Amino acid sequence: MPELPEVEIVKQSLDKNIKSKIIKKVIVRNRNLRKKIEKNFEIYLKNKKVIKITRYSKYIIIHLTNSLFCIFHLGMSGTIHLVKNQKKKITNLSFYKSLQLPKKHNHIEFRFDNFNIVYNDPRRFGFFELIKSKKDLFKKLNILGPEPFSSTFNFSYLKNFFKKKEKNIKNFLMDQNFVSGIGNIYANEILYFCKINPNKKAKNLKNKDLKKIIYNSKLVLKQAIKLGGSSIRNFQNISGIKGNFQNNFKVYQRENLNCLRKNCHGKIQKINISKRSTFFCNNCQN
DNA sequence: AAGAGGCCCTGATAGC
DNA sequence: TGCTATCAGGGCCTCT
Repeated sequence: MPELPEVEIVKQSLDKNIKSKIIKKVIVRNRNLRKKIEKNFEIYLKNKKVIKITRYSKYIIIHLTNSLFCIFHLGMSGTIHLVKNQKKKITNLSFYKSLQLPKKHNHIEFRFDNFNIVYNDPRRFGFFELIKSKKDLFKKLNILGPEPFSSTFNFSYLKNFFKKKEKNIKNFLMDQNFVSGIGNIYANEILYFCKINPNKKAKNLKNKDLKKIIYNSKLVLKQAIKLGGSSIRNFQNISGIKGNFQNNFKVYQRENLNCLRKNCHGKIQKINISKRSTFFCNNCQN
């Protein structure tokens, strides 16, 4: 659920709040995230200064002194919260805006002078990892495909990549080795704007389709970032919504509703592609 | 090599 | 009311 735009929002908030600050202490309450948190995680981070925060794809990288990097991924259900030391919430860094810290699944706590950063993740698909050199960081991120915003994500790249590929275009948009940062929600939305059927084989896409994919990937993600990402699903203990892009969904979770395109009389259909729910207009996305 | 499918995990919800 | 089944899905793994 957190895709590139949501992760970008978290990154921006972190940048605002913890840049140039010193991590006083780290507490790990549950080491069993998607990857086991290494034994010396807390020791490595103690008293380190945060130089800057960057993001690549759906990963956030906290740059610390002495070429130490803390890289993390929110997985499916990970959220970051900024709380005062007295456990009173002052700001929210997650893309769900909550009034207080969730009761369960607060796995990691980073203590700064006047506030704590808490990582909450019910499903534990996210992870935190230490990377101890620039070289290793590069190695880790280099296996990912370009972001949609990259100049590498261009016509000839797509043209070459899709040659003889039998797989459908929707799965490619979600394939992080092809293009990184797009997940299920935005893959659906992007294909709607392109008027391309999600089941269409990549090799059968026309040149003009490739151009549309490049254009609309940038467009949809940029718009989502501008609106603060998407806040979806009914997390009932959480009130208020930070992101607003969910109000702009054209197809996602709009099963059986009318297509929003002018003069299109189609209905939004829901199907499964590789066990992921897929939404598209049965008329304009032929 | 490419692609399909399974698995990790918890919580919300549907159905009986 | 209380049980079970199903769905949600990002990334990594195995198998064909």
